[in-house]
Amino acid sequence: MEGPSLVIFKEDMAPFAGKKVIEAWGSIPESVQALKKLKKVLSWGKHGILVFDSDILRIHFLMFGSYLVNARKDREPKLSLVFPNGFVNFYTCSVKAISPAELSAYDWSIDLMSPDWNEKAVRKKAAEKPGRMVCDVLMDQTVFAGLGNIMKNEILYNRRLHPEARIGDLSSKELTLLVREARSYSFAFYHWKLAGVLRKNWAVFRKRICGGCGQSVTKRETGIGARMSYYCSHCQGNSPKLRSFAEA
DNA sequence: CCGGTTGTTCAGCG
DNA sequence: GCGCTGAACAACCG
Repeated sequence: MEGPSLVIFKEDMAPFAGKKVIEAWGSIPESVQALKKLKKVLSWGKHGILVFDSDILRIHFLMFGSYLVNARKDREPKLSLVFPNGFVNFYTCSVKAISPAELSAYDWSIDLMSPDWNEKAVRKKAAEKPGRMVCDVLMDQTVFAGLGNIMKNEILYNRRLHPEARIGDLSSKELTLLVREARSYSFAFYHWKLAGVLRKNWAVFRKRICGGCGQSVTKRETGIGARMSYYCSHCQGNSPKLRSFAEA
């Protein structure tokens, strides 16, 4: 689950903010004292943050995680919270207790969906990694918090960049536009997901044919992270420095 | 129906 | 301590 989906999660949880917890069961960390009241719900990157009176839970949905509000699946939830006005079930996620110090250490300037996101701060962090491939830096949660593999591929396509280009190969302008695209694509992803039209807006991700030029999409693992990249070697990787990648 | 995968952490090694 | 690799976890979709 990528950053924009966590904002939708936060919004789905809004009816329970400020509500008393009637019942809590499942995988509750040992350090948790009492989940009395859910004070507020935050999202940062791919983290869902539930702030209670004296405890804070960090939810990470990883690849297969999900949640249901006022509904349940056939299997046991990892965590279940019951409020006076409804309930929420969490499945296949990581539930971790964090301290107030850990909460205050979150850097909102790199959270792609945050009002406090800061283009210059992110650009600077990215520029500090000139030898890294763009596919790896985009997925680096300490630079682009909330950016996942779908977004990586679509952002690279939109900027017409080869996944294996190095940050240092980009012009100053190209790097700025990449950072800016990460931000704007996050919001596009959010709106498309809410509208149920995310999949049909993919240009290359899990596509056989490039949505732009109609030529075949290349599918291979790239970078140190070795996550799957989908790219069009016709539309992407045509700048002189990057041509060698396209031909490799 | 089977295989890939919207992700992270940790053990083990050199 | 570092970089890197592979394993482990997990459930849904096409």
